[in-house]
Amino acid sequence: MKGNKSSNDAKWTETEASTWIGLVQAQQSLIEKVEEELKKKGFPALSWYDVLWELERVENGMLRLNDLGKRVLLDKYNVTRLAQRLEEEGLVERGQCPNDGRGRTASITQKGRKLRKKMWPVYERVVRENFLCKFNKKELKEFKNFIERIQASGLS
Amino acid sequence: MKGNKSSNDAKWTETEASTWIGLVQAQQSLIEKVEEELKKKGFPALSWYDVLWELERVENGMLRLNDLGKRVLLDKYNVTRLAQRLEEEGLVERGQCPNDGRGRTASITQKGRKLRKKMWPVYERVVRENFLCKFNKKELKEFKNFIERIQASGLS
DNA sequence: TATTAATAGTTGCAATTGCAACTATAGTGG
DNA sequence: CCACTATAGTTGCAATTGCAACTATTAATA
Repeated sequence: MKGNKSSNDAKWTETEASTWIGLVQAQQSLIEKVEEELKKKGFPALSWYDVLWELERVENGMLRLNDLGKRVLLDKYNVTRLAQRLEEEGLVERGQCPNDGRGRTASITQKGRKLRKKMWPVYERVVRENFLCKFNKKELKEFKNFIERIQASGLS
Repeated sequence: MKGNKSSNDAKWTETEASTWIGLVQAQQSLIEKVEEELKKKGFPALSWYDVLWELERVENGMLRLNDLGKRVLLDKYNVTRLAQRLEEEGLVERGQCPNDGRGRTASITQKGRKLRKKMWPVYERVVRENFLCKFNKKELKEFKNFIERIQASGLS
């Protein structure tokens, strides 16, 4: 069975390789910069921000852990624990889901809202200066279009 | 000092927000898919692959830990430990750096090369099917161009 | 060259993450 | 209503990561 399908060493073009690597590294280093800046200013990690933001976005500042997890791309066990930590800091309150006996809810507190608000300028600044500012409106739309193509197959 | 600069709540446009979020989520879910697929096939994590690949790329399959770390975007303590684990599995050998008494080297073994080669098709397939295949040549170049703009400010 | 500063790497400890097993509740078909 | 399956969430344990302190060596400089 020698000389079978060459599925074994599919080569990438230079452009393919560097685009993929570039995508990974660019995003990674952007996130790193955000984290670094947040820490430098004494704020908690980005994942905390994400959760607070998702909660603040929704109607009554409350979500089921399950839904929350989907929005922030976290596995359920991580949601459980992140919510615990946030509650310990008084940024979030957990409760029972009214309809569903299994469900737990997390709702953002005043303190949580305040913190998120203070974190935002730091976050926003890093992303603007290292990413958004590199594109004009038209380009940003093109970029968005590209991104959306990737996501299309990425929805769970 | 009320009514000061509105640096506090810089708003993003819809496009800005969804492009940024999209970028983060798209990349994250791509990586996740790769990891998932690797694990499903019984392979080690992507970070192992990255290290093996960087070693295989270079002339004599050997790099200083320091250089290696820069290439795979890992902090030094993580490089140390990843190299240890790889050595324990016989995928890498560590040695002394000839010129510099402080330096340690890592070099890929035959076993390491073999493993990387086996991992590649899995990795390549996920990236092709979920990312590369969404773009034709011209588009990919545009995408690459966009990415490079972000990286421009991102080199340490 | 003695002193000091910088670089490379390692390690202990704490925080985070991932996996797998577990509890509790909901939904479904008989 | 009962058995069975699926879903939501939690938890113990192991692996990984991050931080900070530490050693060893090199580079810089007075």
